[in-house]
Amino acid sequence: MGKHRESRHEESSKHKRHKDDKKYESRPGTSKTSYSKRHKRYSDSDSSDEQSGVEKQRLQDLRERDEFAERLKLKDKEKTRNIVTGFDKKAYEEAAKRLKLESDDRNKIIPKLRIESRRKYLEKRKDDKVAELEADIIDDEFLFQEDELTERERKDREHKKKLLQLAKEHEKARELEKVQRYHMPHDARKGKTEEKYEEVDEREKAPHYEQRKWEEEQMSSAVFRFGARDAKEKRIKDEGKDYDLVLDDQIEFIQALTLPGTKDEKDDEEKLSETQKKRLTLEETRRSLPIFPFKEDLIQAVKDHQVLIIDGETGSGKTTQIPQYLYDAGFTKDKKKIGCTQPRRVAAMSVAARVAEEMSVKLGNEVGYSIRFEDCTSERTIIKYMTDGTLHREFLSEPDLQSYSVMIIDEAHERTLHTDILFGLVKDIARFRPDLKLLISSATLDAQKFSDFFDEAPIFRIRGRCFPVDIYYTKAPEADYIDACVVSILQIHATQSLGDILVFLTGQEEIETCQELLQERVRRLGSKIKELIILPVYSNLPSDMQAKIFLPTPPGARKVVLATNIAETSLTIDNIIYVIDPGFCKQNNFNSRTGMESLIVVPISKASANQRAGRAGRVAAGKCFRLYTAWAYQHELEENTIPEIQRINLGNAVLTLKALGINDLVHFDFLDPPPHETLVLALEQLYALGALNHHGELTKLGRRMAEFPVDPMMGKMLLASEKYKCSEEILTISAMLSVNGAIFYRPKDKIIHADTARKNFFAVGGDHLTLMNVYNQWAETDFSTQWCYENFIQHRSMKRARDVREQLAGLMERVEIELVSNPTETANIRKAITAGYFYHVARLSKGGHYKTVKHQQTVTIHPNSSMFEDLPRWVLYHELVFTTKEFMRTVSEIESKWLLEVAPHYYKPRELEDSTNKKMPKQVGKSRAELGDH
DNA sequence: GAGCACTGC
Repeated sequence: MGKHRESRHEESSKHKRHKDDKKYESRPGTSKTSYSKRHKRYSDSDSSDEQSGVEKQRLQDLRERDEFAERLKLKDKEKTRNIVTGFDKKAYEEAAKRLKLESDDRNKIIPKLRIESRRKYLEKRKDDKVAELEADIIDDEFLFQEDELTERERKDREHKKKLLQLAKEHEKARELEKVQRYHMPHDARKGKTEEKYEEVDEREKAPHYEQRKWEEEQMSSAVFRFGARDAKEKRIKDEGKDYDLVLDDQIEFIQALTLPGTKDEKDDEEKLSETQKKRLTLEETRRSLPIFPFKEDLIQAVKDHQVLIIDGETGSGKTTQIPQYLYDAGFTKDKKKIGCTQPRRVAAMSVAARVAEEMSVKLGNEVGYSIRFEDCTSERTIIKYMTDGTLHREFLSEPDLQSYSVMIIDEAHERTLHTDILFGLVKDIARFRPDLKLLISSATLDAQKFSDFFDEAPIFRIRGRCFPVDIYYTKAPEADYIDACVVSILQIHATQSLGDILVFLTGQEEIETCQELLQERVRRLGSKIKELIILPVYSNLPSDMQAKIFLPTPPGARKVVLATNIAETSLTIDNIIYVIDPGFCKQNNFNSRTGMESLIVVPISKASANQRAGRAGRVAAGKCFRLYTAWAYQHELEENTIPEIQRINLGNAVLTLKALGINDLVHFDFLDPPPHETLVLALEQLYALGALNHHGELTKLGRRMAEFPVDPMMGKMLLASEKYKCSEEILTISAMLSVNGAIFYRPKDKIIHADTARKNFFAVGGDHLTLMNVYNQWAETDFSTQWCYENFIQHRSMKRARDVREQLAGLMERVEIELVSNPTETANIRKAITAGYFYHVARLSKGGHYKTVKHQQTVTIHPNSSMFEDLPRWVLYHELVFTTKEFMRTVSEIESKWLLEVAPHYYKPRELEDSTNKKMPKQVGKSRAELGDH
């Protein structure tokens, strides 16, 4: 590994950082002369070995790199000029025309498709319902003897049986006639949607409108189901009797403390006003926010200090109000923007929409947002919301944030990788841009830490709005927390007043198990308890099923949401009064020594536990049941979750920082520095990939790689596709890899179907080509949703892959690579993959298991791989994940000689010799090419 | 023969 010649940050460590402002001149992009300056320095310092060919090459490469960077800047500039001179008007009109054409086209096809899909759906629903009814009757008869039943229950059973009989007769008649009967011709809702469709609807022009609409339909049919179930509940009410429920295995909870809220139950007037909020004028609502009284103080504080830490609790209104206050105070007068970063896309979008409404401007004009795949800003934008990752990438084209007067980093306590890196970058910039104001907004616990990091910046406190939550702990530790969850849910359901329950579990499997257990118990209890609606939610769940958790709970019933961490921050469910917290979550960890990721269940932190508890106090006073003891909370939980930057592979982050001219990463000013080995590994890999030269400087190749928002290995693969004339294919594979793990949907009850469907896509050569196959087939059906359903493919992931592909295609053009397609040249495609991932290679050893070439580590092909039964001698894997074993996920077969071709500096022929060749059984370890199957 | 939390560019 080369030494870092240029150590910009060497002397600017925490203690003496104000002293050497001159150094910032050397950063590329900060001034027009910076590139030549850097060059001069290189030639001066290296004059001794300047004559050598290697050195000449290096300088040549650096020159080309900077020329490339200049071209990029020029391109960016031209883009902005076009907007200003109004050239965009023509483009806009053309785009509008295209959009109209497209929608005209769709107008013809879509209604038909919609009817068809609705018909199929209803048919399937009918079948499901009949099966459900049948099962219900069987269960009922199994569980309860005839003489144990009340009059009403007996009638209920008879009614069900009759229904089933009718349904079956109907079906028989239909089969006999061999004709399709009508399908709900008078469905009121359908008529309405069709009517709605004919209207000129602005939303229709938005991308993916069709999907959303389809999902809406799915949702509304779900409402009906709730309505039907509700009938049982009503009967109980009418008869005015209920059962006293005695659970056999109760858990004993003790209340330990109350998470104080700023509101209490008596605040009824306020609660009322919440429901009437819509009727209030926007101005009145703004005035009612807790932040409002602090407006003047806040503006003054921003004027007085360059960096301000905002300690604002949830519900204080900080995210929407602060930018507006600063706008009122004239911080945008010199045509500079106020920026505000969010960790999530939806947040950036919805907050921007809200602020645009409050300021009565059109979204995208004065107020806009910018997220990946969607830039909703214009040259008029002065308040810009964006995701932290977007700002991170904006640094590449504007390293000094010249167009901003204020930058707000919101939700800083979440400590995402991007915010963590932003801290270092903005702190750096603030030193040579005294006019730039920084606001870091964070939760209470971390405020002091941020203040320390930003040179004792003052903390500005704003109280939020939330209700108190009572915290309960178990008296003794629970052995099986899933079972404990089920018992607690029933306990709450039987003994506590109405209000929905939120349960935090670790993953899909756990949620499904819990759901089954719970359903079983509820069924056994029958009408002895009120209706309990059980809903799962995790990110891989199809969005129409996710949407169900937001439907209002029918009166008299209770909703219980079984969720992963997704409900901790990413989505908020209304009316949650009870939270059950077993105290675990799945966490990703990267081991830089082995290059292996692991995804294992770990105890949560105290901060996380409190965040979860807080979810119970959003609409009224709530209760949180922790399935661990108070002692465990005090002594066994960490204070905070380990920040992401210390847990994940930093390949892409390091490359971006290098491209920003930050050469000495070891001394970069991190709030919490990542492990040294992680940085070293990232640098080593970048060097092996050719992104850095032996001096540790960014090469032209590295500069081009940095343009892609992907891991360095994938970036290299994309660039290598130029040489192997398969850029289109590599684009597809890259896009599919970027959404990996979420393409094949495997519901527990249809695993066999799902697996057969998956196996139909298997391609010779391995999983990479299989992924390409999936995408291409989907593209051939014109990106059909129905096709995805039939093949157990996650439509959402595919749409995402399409977006990613589009973006990467644009970037290919940007880095001056032509798009060409050679789909049948599968060897070339795999060579291009190898050019990026030669680091990730394993070979079959004598014992019939794989060893990584780099670390001689024993690894296994993941059973979901198409290569699982093939066992080729040489394989390339996309990632190494430890779950129950060390698994290679997404595996393709390669030939060892390719390694010498694509990475001669990294592999020596001797390493790749197959000493084990002759001892191997005939079929095992023979590559397909050698078997003549190529 | 396993079983991938959650974001984001």
